[in-house]
Amino acid sequence: MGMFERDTEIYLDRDALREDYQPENLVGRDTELNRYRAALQPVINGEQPNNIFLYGKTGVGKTAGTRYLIDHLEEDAAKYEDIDLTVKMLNCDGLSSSYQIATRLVNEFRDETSQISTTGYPRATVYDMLWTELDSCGGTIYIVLDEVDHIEDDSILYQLPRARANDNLSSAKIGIIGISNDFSFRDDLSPKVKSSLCEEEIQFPAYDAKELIQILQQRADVAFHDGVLEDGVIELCAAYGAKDAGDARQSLDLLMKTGDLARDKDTDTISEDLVREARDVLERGRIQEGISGLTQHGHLVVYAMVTLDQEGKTPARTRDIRPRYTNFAEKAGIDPLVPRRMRDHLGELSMLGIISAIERNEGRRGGTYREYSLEMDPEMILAALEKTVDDVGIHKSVTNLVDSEATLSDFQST
DNA sequence: ATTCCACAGGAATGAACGGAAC
DNA sequence: GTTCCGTTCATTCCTGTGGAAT
Repeated sequence: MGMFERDTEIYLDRDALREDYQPENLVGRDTELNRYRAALQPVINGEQPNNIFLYGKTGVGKTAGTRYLIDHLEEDAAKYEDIDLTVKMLNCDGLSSSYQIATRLVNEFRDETSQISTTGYPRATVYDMLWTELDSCGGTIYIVLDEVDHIEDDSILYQLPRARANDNLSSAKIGIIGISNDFSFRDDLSPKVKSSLCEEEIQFPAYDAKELIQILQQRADVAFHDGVLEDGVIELCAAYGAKDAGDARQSLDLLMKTGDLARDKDTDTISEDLVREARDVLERGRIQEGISGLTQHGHLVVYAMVTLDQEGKTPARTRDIRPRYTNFAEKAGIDPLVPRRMRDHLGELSMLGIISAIERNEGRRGGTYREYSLEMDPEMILAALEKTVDDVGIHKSVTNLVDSEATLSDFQST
C-alpha cells in the first residue's frame, strides 16, 4: 500500500466550494447583474468606460458577479478588432492607503523582474510610475478595487479617473469599479470623488435563507458524491451564513471545512454534528487570526477581558477594565498605555468580534460609557493567545489565572 | 430648558522603523 | 553612511454627546 492514496469517498470536485469557483449561473442576482452588464456596455462600444460602485454586505455575490461579468466582457471584447481591454483586479484588504494601492497597481502591470518595493518612494514618484504603466498599456483599462473601503484616504480614487483630464495619460481610457462592504464608505467620500466614482451604483442585497440554500445546493451537487450529505446539513450551513446577514461565503467555507473533516476522518457521510465541529474549527481560526495581529498591549487587554469574564465581572466598562489591564502590564514589566490608547484597543477588539460593546447612558448621574463583553469562547481565546505569544504557555487552565505571576511570563518585554 | 456626568473619539504630533536613493 | 519618505503605534489635548437631574 502506498503512503498516499487518493481520497474519493466524499468529494467529486472540492473546488466547487471554493470562493473563486465560477458556477454557470449566479443564484438570485439577476436584476443586479443586468444593471451591471448595462453599465459595462460602453466598453464594447469603444466609449469611455463607466466608473461603477458596488455595495452590499460580505458574501452577497459582488466579487463573484464582477468576475463573472468581467470574464464575459473580456471574451466579447476580444471579438472586436478595435477594442483593447485590460482588467486588473486588486483586493484592498490589508492595504490602508492610496499609496499602497498605487504601488500594487504598478506591480500588477509590471513583470516579475521589475517589481517595485511597496515602501520608500515619494508619493508623486509612485503615481508617475503608475501613469507610465497605464499609458504604455493603453486601450481601455478597468481597475477593480475590491474591498475599497479599507483605504483610508481617497486620493487614488480622485487621481485615477482624472488622470486623463490632467494630461497624465494620452492613450488609455480608465474605468474604476469599486466594491465595498460598507455603505457608509460612500458617504464619507469627498463630493468630487463621489460624483465621479459613483456614476453607476449597484446595490447587492443580502441573500435570504432560501437563496443561501439554493446556492449551497448548487455547489454541493458538483462538489460531493450523491448521498454524502445527510439531511439538514445544507440548511445548517445556510443558517450559519444567514445569521451573519446572508453571507454565502461563510456558508460555503463552512460546508467545505465540514467536507474536509469528513475526508480526514474517512467517514462516508457528512452529518450535522460534523458541521458543528467545523464551525468550531473555523471560529478558532478566526480568533487566531485576529489575536495574532494584535500588539503586546492588545494581548494584555484581551487577557484582562478574559479574566474579568471568568470572574463573572462582564459586561465591564472601561473604568473596570483599566485597573486590571494596568495590573497585568506592570506584572509583565511593561509601561501601561494611556487610557485613550487602551480604548483604541478595546475598539479594535470589537471590530474583530472578539468582544462586543454596548453603549449605556445614565445621564447626569453616570454619563455615557461602554460596556464590553466577551463574544468568543474564553478557552478559544486563551488557546489563540498561547499560540501567538512566544515562549511557554500563558496559562494551563482558565481557572485561577488572575494574580498568578507565572501566567504573565510570556508578556515580559524583550 | 438647561446643566452636567463620564466617557467616546477626532486631531495634531512624534518616535521608531524599514526601504529607496544618493 | 546620510537623507528622504511612508507607516505604525503611541501620547497629548481637545470637542462631542445623550439623557438623567435640576
